[in-house]
Amino acid sequence: MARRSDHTREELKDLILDTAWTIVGKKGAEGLTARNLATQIGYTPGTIYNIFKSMDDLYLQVNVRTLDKLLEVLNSKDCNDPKKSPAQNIKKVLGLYMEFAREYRPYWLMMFLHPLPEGRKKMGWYQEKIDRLFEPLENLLEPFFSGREKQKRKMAARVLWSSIHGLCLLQETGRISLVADKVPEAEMVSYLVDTFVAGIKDNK
Amino acid sequence: MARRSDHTREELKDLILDTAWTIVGKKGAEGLTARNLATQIGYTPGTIYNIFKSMDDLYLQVNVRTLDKLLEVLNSKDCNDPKKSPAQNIKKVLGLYMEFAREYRPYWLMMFLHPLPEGRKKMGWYQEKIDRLFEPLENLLEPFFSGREKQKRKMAARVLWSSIHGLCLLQETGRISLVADKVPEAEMVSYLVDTFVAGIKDNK
DNA sequence: ACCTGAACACCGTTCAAGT
DNA sequence: ACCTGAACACCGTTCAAGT
Repeated sequence: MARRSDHTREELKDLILDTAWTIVGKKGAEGLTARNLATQIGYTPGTIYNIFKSMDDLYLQVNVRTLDKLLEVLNSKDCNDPKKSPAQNIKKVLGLYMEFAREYRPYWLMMFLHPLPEGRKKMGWYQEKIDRLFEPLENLLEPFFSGREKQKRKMAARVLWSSIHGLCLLQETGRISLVADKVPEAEMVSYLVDTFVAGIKDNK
Repeated sequence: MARRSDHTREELKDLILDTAWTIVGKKGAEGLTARNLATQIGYTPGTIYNIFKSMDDLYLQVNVRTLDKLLEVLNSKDCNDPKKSPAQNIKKVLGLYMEFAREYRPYWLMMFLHPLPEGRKKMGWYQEKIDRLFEPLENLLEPFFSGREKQKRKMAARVLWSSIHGLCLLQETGRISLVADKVPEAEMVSYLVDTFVAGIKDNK
């Protein structure tokens, strides 16, 4: 029918993405449907498909926004305070990660729990972005590894990061009464980091 | 209409659950819908609601089956070989866990990724079952903690278990190129356990 | 008492038809 | 060229009506 030029293509894209962001924040990833979104911006579902290939494509764009925010947080604060011990600095950066997961819970859960589109193998740029999550940790682990052990250091960063991620995920999904014994989450992170860091020195 | 007595209520429940199990195995949790299931057993969607409160209720029953299988696996094999080191025994039991996640991937993913019904807080028996996942690990950590440190030992078990869980989840969802550097998964588990165990001794 | 089938309120996605 | 609205093929869930 009409050929409304209320918005340019670019404006429309921003409008959709911004509205999608708001919806996820309020109702979680489940609330983000084509019809719901279309109604809110005063268009019909078809319009969304004019701008995005599919809803999966839109989900991905929301995830990119989340990922960018997370990377920004991890890089903004200086987590390499030379006055503090490596373990303390590591706790700081992992603490930022957990804080982000809590503060942006629906976005963070969407990023890690919502099914990805099939063609994800091809999106090298997305994988690269995710890989950058490990960088702060890799840097903080530098004192523990020699120049020749770069691969090992990378692995250590990934293992430690995954560990915190596991704690975080079980926490935020409320799936397991991890804190059943009234052990606060922070204490578990602290214990993990201390144990891990102590182990790195020993386990060479 | 009819009042088919092809099956008793009990038979019907088993039939539905068995068929649901098969569907999840073939098509994952997403393939398990009321209509799909009803068609396969030759009934209408309404029948399922006669036996189960909701689809969420059915999902939960499938998860219970998965959980029981997992607990069985973890308890069947003897993972407390006194001839081996604690670290080796711990690797064995965590290896069993990862193996299970791979072998029963769609069921395992369903258990940890699929949204739970709201009233999950009330299901104490389900939480208790999940808590039993930690027991083998708690036992294997016994040599490292005094009798007075039972709480700490429990925490250590949960932290270590969550760590492996995190590795496992990132692996099975293919979300992160954890093994980008061609580090095999087993090596990462091995590294985590060795580092953690070495750290426990040190970090007292 | 039990099961059904239709109905309700939703999905993602496509595309002929209008401007 | 662009956007729409209807259509298609799905969802979970409910419930009056039939046997």
